[in-house]
Amino acid sequence: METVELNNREKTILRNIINHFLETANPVGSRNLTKKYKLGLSPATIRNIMADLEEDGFLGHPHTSAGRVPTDKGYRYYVNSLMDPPVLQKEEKDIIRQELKAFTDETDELLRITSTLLSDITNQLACVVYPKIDAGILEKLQIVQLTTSRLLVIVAIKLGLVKTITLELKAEINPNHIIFVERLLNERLVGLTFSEIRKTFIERFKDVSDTYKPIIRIFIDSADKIFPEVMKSDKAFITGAKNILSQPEFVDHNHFQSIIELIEDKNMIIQFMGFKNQSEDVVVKIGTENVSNRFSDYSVISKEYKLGGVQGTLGIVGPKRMQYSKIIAIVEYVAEILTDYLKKGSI
Amino acid sequence: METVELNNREKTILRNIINHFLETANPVGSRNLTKKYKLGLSPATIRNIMADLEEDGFLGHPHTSAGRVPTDKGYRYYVNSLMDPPVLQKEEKDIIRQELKAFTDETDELLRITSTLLSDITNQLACVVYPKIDAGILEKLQIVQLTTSRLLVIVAIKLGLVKTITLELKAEINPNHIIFVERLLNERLVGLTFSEIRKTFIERFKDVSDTYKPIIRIFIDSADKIFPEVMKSDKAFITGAKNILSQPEFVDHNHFQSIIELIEDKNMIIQFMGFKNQSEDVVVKIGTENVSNRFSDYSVISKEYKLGGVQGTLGIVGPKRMQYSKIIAIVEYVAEILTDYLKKGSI
DNA sequence: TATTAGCACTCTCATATGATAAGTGCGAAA
DNA sequence: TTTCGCACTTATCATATGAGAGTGCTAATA
Repeated sequence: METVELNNREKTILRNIINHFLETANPVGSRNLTKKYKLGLSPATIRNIMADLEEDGFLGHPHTSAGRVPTDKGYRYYVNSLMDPPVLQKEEKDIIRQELKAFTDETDELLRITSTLLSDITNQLACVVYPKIDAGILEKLQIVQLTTSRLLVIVAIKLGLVKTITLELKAEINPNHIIFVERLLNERLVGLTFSEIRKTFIERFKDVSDTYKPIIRIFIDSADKIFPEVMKSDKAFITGAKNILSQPEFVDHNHFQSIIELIEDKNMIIQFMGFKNQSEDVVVKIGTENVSNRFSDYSVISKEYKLGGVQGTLGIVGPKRMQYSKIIAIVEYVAEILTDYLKKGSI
Repeated sequence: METVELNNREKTILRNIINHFLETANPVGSRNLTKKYKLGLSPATIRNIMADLEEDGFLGHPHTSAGRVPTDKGYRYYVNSLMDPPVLQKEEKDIIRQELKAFTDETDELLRITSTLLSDITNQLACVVYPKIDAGILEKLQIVQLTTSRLLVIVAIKLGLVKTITLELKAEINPNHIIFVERLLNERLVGLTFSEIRKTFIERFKDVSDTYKPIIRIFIDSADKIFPEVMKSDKAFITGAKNILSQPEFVDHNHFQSIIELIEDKNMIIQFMGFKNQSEDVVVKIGTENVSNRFSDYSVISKEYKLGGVQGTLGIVGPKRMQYSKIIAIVEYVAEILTDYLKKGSI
C-alpha cells in the first residue's frame, strides 16, 4: 500500500467526517459538516478537500450526489492515526472488573459471562473462543471408577484448568489394574502437551504387558477425546446478535442471514476471529482485511487471552461503522482481566 | 370452545385449503382451489362453503378481496381431525436412528447432535432443553482431591448421568477428612432427589463433629451448584434459526428481532417450550395457544424425553404454517429414541 | 333446493410520475 | 487559495394508475 501523507487540515477534515459518520450512519455532506464543526471554512472548500481525500482513496460516494462515506482505507488510517487513543475511564474499568469478579468458579460460566459482558458494553456481537487446550501441559491424570462399566478420567492442566471425560467399557475391569494404569499414564505423560500426547500415545505404550493392554487400548481409542485440540466441541460463546442487528446498516435480509450463519456455525466465527493470531496485541480487521470477503461489511476487534497458561481468543464483530477507540480499549481490558484471572486466583 | 360439526364436504374443502396453504404460503382462492383439486364443484360453490367456514371461525381474510387463510382454530381442527396421521416411513426412522447412534458418549454432545438433527430434518428452529435434574436421584458421590486447594466432586445420578464440579478451598484440608466426609455424604444423601438434598442439607449435617465442619461447610455453601435444579446454566441447545428465517412469513424485521431474542435468551424459549408440561404426549401449541401472546405467530411442537430417568423437553418452533403431521411424527420419534438411549446402553 | 354463471366491487402489487431535499462539480469571482 | 453561484444528479416520498386475483351477491339453472 502506497503511503499518502495528509496535511493537518486534511487530517482534521477526515477525522471529522469519520467521527460524524460513526455517529449518524448517514453519508456526510460538506454543508452539514461545516454546520456541526466550526472549521472556519466554507462548504465549497470542504468539498475540494473531500474530492482530494476521495482521490487518495480515503472516502467514497454511494452515488454521484450523496455525501461521503469512509472507505476501508479511510477507516484504517483513522484507526492508525486519527482517532482518540483507546483508553478507559477508571469507572469503566471498575464496572468490568466488578462484573467478572462475581463468577470465580466454572471456566464455562466465566467465559459465558465474559462474552455477555463484552457484548453488553460494546453493543456488538461478542465472541469468546475457548482456550486452545492443544498447547496445554498435562499436570496430572486421575481415573475414578464410576461403575463396573464406566470410568471417569480427570485431566488437569498446568495452572488450573480441569477437564473430565467419561469412558464406557465393554468388559469389566479389575480395579487394581486401573490403579496401575493410572500410575503408568502419569509417569509417561505428565509434562507433555496435549498435542504431543496425541501424536505419540501408541508409541509410548507399546511395551505394556498383555494384562494391561485392554485398558490402555481404551485410552488409545479415546485419546482424541481425552486430550483434545479444543476444550469443548462447541468451541465458543457468542452473544449479542441483537446488538448488531439493530444497526441501521443491517436492515436488509442478506445481512441477517449471514449474522445467523455466523452465530450458528461457530467454526466460521472462530476462523473469522483469527483463531491463530500471531500478535499478542489487539487485532483490528476492517472490512476487506478480513479472511473471507463474505465479511467485507464487518470489522473484527480481537485479542488473545490466556487461561491457565492456555491461549484463547475473544473479541467482537460489528459493522465497519463502529466506535473503534472505545471498543478497542474495552476488548483490550477484558482480555487483560481474564488473563489475570487464574494467575491471581481471583480478580 | 363451542363445537361446530362440519359435514364431510366442508371437511374436505377445509383440509384442501389448509394443505394448499401449507405448501404455497399464499391465501387460497376459490378458483385456484378447484383447479388444483378436482372436487366436481364450481368456484362459486366453493366460495359459499368458504364463507360458511369463515363464519364458523376456521378461516380468515387478510383483506376483503384476498383468498382464505386458516385461523388458529382452523389449524387446531386440522391437527385434531383433518390431517394425515403422523407416521414416519421406515427409511426416515432409520436415518434418525443412524444419526444419533454415532455419538454415544457425552451427554452434552448427544443433546447438541439431537438438536441439530431435529432442526435439519424438520427445517424449523429446534430446541433441546437439558433434563431437569432436580428430580434426579443421587446414586453416588465421589470426591477427588485435585490439588491442596481444589476438590473435584463427582455426582452420579441413577441410570447413568454424571456431573462434575470443582470446588475451591480456602484452607488446606486433611485427605483423611475428605474420605470420611465422602462416606458421610453418601450415607446420608444417596437415594434422595436433588431438590430434597438442597432443602434439607443443613438439617442433615448439623450433628457433624467440629473436625469435619469446615469441609461440610464448603458443601453447604456450594449445594446449589453441586445439586442444581438444571443440568447446565445454559439450559438448552437451540439450532436452526436460519430455517425459520427463510420462511416467507418472516421476512419482516420484527420477526427477526423476536427470533434472535428467542435464541439468545434461553429462558424465554424454555418457557415457550412448556418446560413443565403435564402431558407425556406430544404437545402442539398453535399461535395464540402459546403462553405469551408475543408468540402468537408461531407454533410449538414439543415432547418430553427422559435421560437417565430425568425428564427433559425437546421440540421445534416454527411459523404456524408448517407440516404438522410430518413434524409431529419426527418430534415424537426423536424423543422416543433419546429416551431409550441410556436405557439400552446404546441405540 | 343446491349449484352455477355473471358481474360489480375491493384490495394488493408493481410501476410510473413528479416534487423535494441534499449534495456534488465546476467555472468564475474575490 | 478560498468562496460563490448555479446546473446537474440522485434518493426519497407521496401520489396515481392499471393489471390481477378474489370476493359477494343476484339471478339463472339443474
